[in-house]
Amino acid sequence: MENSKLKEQVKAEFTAYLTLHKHRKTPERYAVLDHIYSIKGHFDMESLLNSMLESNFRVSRATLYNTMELLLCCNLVVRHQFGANVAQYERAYGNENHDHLICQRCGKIKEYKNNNPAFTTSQKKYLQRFQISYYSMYIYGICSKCIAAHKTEDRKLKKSKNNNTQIKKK
Amino acid sequence: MENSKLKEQVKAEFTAYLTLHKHRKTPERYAVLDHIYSIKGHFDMESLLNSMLESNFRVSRATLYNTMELLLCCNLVVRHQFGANVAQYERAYGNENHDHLICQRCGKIKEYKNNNPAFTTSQKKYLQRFQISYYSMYIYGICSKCIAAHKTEDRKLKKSKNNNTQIKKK
DNA sequence: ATGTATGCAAACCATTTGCAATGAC
DNA sequence: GTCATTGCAAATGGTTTGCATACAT
Repeated sequence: MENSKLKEQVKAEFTAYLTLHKHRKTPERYAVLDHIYSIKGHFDMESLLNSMLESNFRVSRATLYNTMELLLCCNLVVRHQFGANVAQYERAYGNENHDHLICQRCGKIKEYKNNNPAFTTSQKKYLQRFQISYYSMYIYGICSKCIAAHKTEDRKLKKSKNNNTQIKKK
Repeated sequence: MENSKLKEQVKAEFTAYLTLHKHRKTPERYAVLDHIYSIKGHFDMESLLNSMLESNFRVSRATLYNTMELLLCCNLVVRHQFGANVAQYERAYGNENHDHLICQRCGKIKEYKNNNPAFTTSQKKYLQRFQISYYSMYIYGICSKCIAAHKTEDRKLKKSKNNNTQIKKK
């Protein structure tokens, strides 16, 4: 697959980071990186662990968290916390920055490739003293499916309201 | 203070929500709302609880979480999860949407009032089937202070490469 | 040879949950 | 009088930590 080229690049990037910071280049670390770059979308620790175990690479949770910390530091991975309890991760290298549409009702997350320049000139000016490594845009709302479902529900509610006891609004 | 007018508005908003959804209008719920709208910036559950206890209003954590859920639902409060473990909250009504600059080194969060229109026309077109209630823009990077500190540190590092203790967690 | 990284299991701690008592309706 | 809501305490579960062992350098 042509994914292998990307994997080579991130591996080189990771190696550079490890060398610079005098961290050891363990097989576990490279295996974690490789697995992450085999995943396209979001993932959490549990699924990453399972995916690695399934392909017969044994890692501990501790190592996974440890490695993830390093990958976050060198911006090869990005962490999200969409409302829920578990952190979601996502590979960051060669991954166009995109917004996230998060449905507050069903919790589904849709990616939205925003083609606009990330920051306007005036923003850049303001931000020049802040060294940006990446940004995350989370757009919360109700997805079209849930809007439809909600309308149906409302209709039912109105019916039952009319049939049953009702609270008079002054 | 002229904050009281705002408080009246959100109280009315909350009442409407509670009525619509047939939830009870308990003193606890209104007290929580009132306290939240006395806080200007971000806060977490612990500090909110303490603040309430200090002003002699006893609430349980359970009620706090419960009420917060309602306030999130009716968009009177927004929840953030900036990297860390604890969720941060922020009042949402009458609060201009702003971006968050999050320093990956010191963890400090700076608000950045973005004066640009939230969405371009092309974005709006794409998003028209998604009912936006609010959005959060998180910009991660290194703040100017930390950049300076880092430079100094680097200089020291070059002099004596003994400094291995980097970011030790408490 | 040295000390970092791993794996395991226990600890941590914000959040959630179960249940009896309370109080809004 | 009902039953949603509260408060308390215990449970949950993702993440972190301590420590003995393994292994990168």
